[in-house]
Amino acid sequence: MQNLITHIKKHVTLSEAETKFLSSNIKSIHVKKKEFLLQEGNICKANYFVEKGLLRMFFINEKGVEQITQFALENWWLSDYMSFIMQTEAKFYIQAIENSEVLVVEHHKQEELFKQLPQLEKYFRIMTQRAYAASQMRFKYFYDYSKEENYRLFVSLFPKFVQRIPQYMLASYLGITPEYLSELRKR
Amino acid sequence: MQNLITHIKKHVTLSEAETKFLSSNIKSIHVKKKEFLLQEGNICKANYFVEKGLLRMFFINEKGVEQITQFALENWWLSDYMSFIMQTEAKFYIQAIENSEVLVVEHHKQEELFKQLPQLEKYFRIMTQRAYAASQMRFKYFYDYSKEENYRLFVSLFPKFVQRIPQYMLASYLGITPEYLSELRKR
DNA sequence: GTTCTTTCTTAAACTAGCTTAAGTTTTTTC
DNA sequence: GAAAAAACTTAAGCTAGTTTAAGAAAGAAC
Repeated sequence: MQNLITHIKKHVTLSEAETKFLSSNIKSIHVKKKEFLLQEGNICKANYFVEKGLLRMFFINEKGVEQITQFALENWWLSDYMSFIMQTEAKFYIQAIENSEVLVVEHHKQEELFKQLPQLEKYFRIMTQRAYAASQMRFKYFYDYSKEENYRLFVSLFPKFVQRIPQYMLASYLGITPEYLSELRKR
Repeated sequence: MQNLITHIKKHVTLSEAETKFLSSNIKSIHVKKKEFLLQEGNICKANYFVEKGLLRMFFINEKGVEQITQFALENWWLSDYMSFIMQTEAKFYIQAIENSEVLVVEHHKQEELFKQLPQLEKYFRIMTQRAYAASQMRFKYFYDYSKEENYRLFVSLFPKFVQRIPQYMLASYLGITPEYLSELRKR
């Protein structure tokens, strides 16, 4: 839980007692590689924080193929937000790519946390704003660059991350076929 | 300003005095069709709320063509969030498509507002979560559907909105050429 | 250390969506 | 209400990225 506490304290203040209260309302779990935190059709009950490891979010498209829309590394929050905030059926799967340690903030406990620790409103406002800002930029890249350019951009921005995932997952995230990715690498 | 007040009161409580304080920290402006609220390279100084009218956000791509990434209708917030929260150079333009009435929450005043009216943290957390949730779904559509399917989906979801904008703007938003959109309509 | 499974590569045929270019229709301006 | 500007259409040729299919390499499991 230490990563999260440190992360929160960068943005708002938390007393010892408050930290304890927070900790007691957040579960920490180990998720094995390939294990699911969420499956399509279920209701997304929690917001997940990656303490250690790597998660992916994907859906199964019309052709039955997995389409990855997001990864989550250490210190990132991940959730199917539409399902989480509306408590409706999820459209996505969330699965561990590596054995991971994940913090689980359940929906009903989050409400309680906001009541007791109002400064968390600010923390989550800032986190969501950042995520949203990142997503605006990601749309820009989607529109602006060809698949090939997007691939080269991704590799140059996150060279270490590329080592950590199989190529077919990168292809899926970039919205191209593994065959085409293979061709791009050859060039 | 009434639309915004009503909108906020759906999510948090505001006393008379608080409403007054809020109003005094938010500017209301008229923006004429084609007028800019933000241009690329400037720092995005405000978060904009559409009381009436229609805005678009776009950037100029490598080929010199305008690429629309978002529209904002009545009761929507719009901003280049990366520029707004980091106070760095904007990558986008924000421009009025129709004569509009827009509320302007400036960056430095927002800080003050959060201090005086902490319940606004909650309001903006909820708004940003919604925007982010919508953007996760939009990525899904981007990955899942062909351009043609995306066009048909958009028309079926927002038939009235389609009437309100020129076709070339819809084409731009969908990431296709106006020529191709014209072909799709014919089918 | 052999077998099974998962991941990656190569290459040829194919298609969704783009480019170019010219013409038509609609909207704006004076 | 005529002229200019902006928006839309049509069609032919083109290209980025897909599909299909088969084989090679690497990792995991026993």
